[in-house]
Amino acid sequence: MLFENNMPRPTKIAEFPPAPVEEALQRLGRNIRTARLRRKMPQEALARRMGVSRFVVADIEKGKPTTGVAGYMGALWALGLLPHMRDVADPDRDEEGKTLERARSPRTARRRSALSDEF
Amino acid sequence: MLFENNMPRPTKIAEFPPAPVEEALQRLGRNIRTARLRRKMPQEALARRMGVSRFVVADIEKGKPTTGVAGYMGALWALGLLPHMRDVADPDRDEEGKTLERARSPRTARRRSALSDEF
DNA sequence: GATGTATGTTATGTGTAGACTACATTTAAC
DNA sequence: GTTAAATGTAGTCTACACATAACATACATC
Repeated sequence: MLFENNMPRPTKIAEFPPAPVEEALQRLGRNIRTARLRRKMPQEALARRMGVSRFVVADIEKGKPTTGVAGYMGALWALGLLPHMRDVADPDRDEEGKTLERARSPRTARRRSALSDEF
Repeated sequence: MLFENNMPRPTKIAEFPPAPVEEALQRLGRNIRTARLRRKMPQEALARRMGVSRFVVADIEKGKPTTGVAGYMGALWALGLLPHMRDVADPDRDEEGKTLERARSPRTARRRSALSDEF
């Protein structure tokens, strides 16, 4: 199970997520589980509302990175917690982005010189 | 492309997400795109930081429901917006859940009678 | 402690997510 | 207007996400 330089398929970020991403997913999963338990709702009931199998719910609560977003969002929705997503990456809250933005809002990210890959 | 009663594979929630979920994903995708453009970062540069192809970034910005969470979280991380996820489904913010929770916090969602699927 | 519900685990099958290539189109910079 | 970069679109291919089933374990309720 080695992934050479031609990078066949299993997304790097899903295979080896950066620590902050991994933590964020695990916390989100725990929070969803807490919300479900508070509502005295078995995994299977939540799964049925979402239209998935109970195993997907189990994966979500573990914070599995390769699971589809729809699962996570669906769980939030079924628990009435979807409104919490409104603020995520909200342009008004992106202070750094607001600072970086000069005058207009271009529709592509064109730069002047060659593409700089520097980190 | 018909899915009969034995429900072969393509998750219902990913195929036909409830309107609120679809909207939330599209808004999230737009927000990510706005943040990226503000940073004058091409899709390909963001993709490289995340360790995915540029097509995944494109899908994310469109709010594609079947894309893995890792992609979305990775994009937020690469843009410095991951902290926004901290509050999502936070138990402290789950007022409904706090109300429903009686005394202790059981580790399973056991109910007294048979499983009631009532909404 | 007994008992059945809830959840975890394992195994198998199948559609598709995501990588890649190539070309088309849009758009910012000049 | 030109031009090159950025993004969109289309098609192919492979590994895995998710469904299902069966069994094992954990834990509320009594």
